[in-house]
Amino acid sequence: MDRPRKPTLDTVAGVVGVSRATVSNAYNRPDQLSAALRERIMQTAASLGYSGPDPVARSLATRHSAAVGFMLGQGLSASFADAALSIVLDGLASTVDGHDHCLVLIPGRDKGGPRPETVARAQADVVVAYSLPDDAPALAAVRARGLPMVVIDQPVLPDTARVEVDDFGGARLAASSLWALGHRRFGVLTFALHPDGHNGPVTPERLTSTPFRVTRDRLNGYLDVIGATTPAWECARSSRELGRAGARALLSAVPAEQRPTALLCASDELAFGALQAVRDLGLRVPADVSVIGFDDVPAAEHADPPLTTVRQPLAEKGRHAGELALRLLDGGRPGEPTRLAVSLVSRDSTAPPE
Amino acid sequence: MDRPRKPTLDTVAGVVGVSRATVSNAYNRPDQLSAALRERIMQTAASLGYSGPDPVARSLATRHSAAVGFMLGQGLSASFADAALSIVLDGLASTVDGHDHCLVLIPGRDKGGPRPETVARAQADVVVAYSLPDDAPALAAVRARGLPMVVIDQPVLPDTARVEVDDFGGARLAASSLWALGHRRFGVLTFALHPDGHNGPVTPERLTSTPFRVTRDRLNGYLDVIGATTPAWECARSSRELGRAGARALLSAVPAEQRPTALLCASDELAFGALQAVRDLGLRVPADVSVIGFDDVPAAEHADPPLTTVRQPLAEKGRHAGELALRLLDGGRPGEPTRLAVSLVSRDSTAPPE
DNA sequence: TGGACGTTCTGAAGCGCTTCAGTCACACTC
DNA sequence: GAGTGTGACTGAAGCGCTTCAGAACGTCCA
Repeated sequence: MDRPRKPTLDTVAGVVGVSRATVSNAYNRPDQLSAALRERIMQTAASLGYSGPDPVARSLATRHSAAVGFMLGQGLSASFADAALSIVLDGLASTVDGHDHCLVLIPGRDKGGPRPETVARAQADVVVAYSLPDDAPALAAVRARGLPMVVIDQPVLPDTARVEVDDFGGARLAASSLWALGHRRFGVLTFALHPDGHNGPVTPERLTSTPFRVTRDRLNGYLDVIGATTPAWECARSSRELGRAGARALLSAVPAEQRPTALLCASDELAFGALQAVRDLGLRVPADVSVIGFDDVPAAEHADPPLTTVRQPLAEKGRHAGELALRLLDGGRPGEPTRLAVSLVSRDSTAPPE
Repeated sequence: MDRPRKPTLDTVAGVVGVSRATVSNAYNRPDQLSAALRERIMQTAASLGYSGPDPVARSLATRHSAAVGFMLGQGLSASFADAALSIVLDGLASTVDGHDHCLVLIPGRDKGGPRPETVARAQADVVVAYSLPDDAPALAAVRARGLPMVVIDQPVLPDTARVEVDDFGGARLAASSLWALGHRRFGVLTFALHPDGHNGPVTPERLTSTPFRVTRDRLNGYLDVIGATTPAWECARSSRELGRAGARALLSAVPAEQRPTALLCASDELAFGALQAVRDLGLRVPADVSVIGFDDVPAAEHADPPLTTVRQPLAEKGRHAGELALRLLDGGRPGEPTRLAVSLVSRDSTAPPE
């Protein structure tokens, strides 16, 4: 199988009878040569089957690779199942895509983000990190490579751009609204405090030592309003099924007269599960139990009943991260962290306790 | 801002006092040098802040980049919302990830897959194409670059590995089961026949000229059993909302006594919408209308009622595509296309007509 | 008519790494 | 002690492109 060697810039230059630099210019700086010559070069290239400068060689020479890396806290599949993440990614893609950049997904291992070796090999000019544990080795790996980085929902790292949301305030908002409605007995449903796959009641130790800023802030926001002794349940992932199980545990742990009249959920996905759990137990939302979510993913509006939730601007978060990434790519400085506002969206899953 | 120049292989070699080749070997072929020297090199590298060979330069020299490209038929956001795609990607990731490869997502434009320019710039050694139109320019762009390719759910392309599913047979299976139950009046819900955003009744012209193999096969499978004159509705995307609208149209187009007693949906997502539409009209599933899906995404089992559907092995599809990609990477030949089996999963959304 | 200026194209020096054919020193064999 | 290995390391030739400082050749104005 002696397939003919792939043509290169040199091949084309040779055939046309110009220098390699000129062919390169034909692709990258059309204003540097006459239109006629350029045309001739392009024709020859086409007839030779040359499909443009090799991206890798180009990247080596220019020192950038037209790709933004995205480090996931979880495996690809879990990521794809996460509606909030999808929206963020979409926002990111919408800013980044116009510039002919590709998105390199760097999947996380089960525990705490991507492996450092994977990060070391990824070809990207800038990477954005999304909801990794604060101490993820991948974060260090990026810095070791000297790549610019933007983090979403994560604590300050020197020399790093950041976009975040007021999770603490949002959680307080949710809890206060329930309190104002007259609720006094609560249950809290949260996603992972530690990347160890644990499902069960939240213990103070697990809460104080969590490396996940978002989880910590939301949980603390709730507890700040409704009291630290409120029973809380930790789900290993933000999934409907785990939320359902957790909510069931919360609701059936105590006699009916002490049962929570309101469930605060750290994500909509968890809240959907909670909705289901309430039905499973033959109870009604919101008459018997109010349920409140966090994120305001599109499905929240179509849930049964439509879910009251804390809205965070997910798409904007992604878009903003994209803009920051692009700016860093241009050699810009990280600048001040951007903090986006949250708001309460009242729908039909909350009401005064009966 | 005169930040110190990043150390390179040369820097390390200079400091240790060995040749560059040796440092390279320390990283790539530990058996080529003494353990002691290797150790010394690694130490020096660490103290210099050298984080391993630059991936781009390495790719140029070795001529491969440890990344597999994945061409999407749609924008990133639509892709992330697609449960079936997510599962396929997950399967793919699970085989590919162990080899320290990254996944480069090449997002599609609205119409028919990624732009050829984007493809030309993407850094990947192999690309997998998923449910693009048969005539997508991106496909040609990959071939022009001479990259190996594996296609999922797409017709044969010379020199291309392929994994596919028996969509026609699966659709026949679904239709036959309904027929056997006694149904004689049907409605069919399909996703896009053409990438033009059209929603409405399926016309014969649109059907025969569709560039989407999957759509064509499923639809033809249904019609093969239940007759070509069955009313069918085309949704621009495989979304719950569009399915709901389409099903409503199908169910209310005719007087009640001629109303379809069964709805055949080309995807589960569409079927979920149909379930909702039936309820919207005050009818019951399956007593008044049976609904059958296609794919068997996880949510099918938890739908209300649980959805009867055609199961295709999504994860395996992705895994297989990953294995093929890896094999092509090793210079293997494409080999025979793999055809995976489908099966009918009977749940509670189908029953004999009342 | 000569110099300043533009336009168009070229030569050559990299970008940071891999790899292959050696070289060198040393041990081992008969 | 000449021949044969063998393990450890190196020199240099690329990989395919970009880019920058010119060269070459007009053109235009004073």
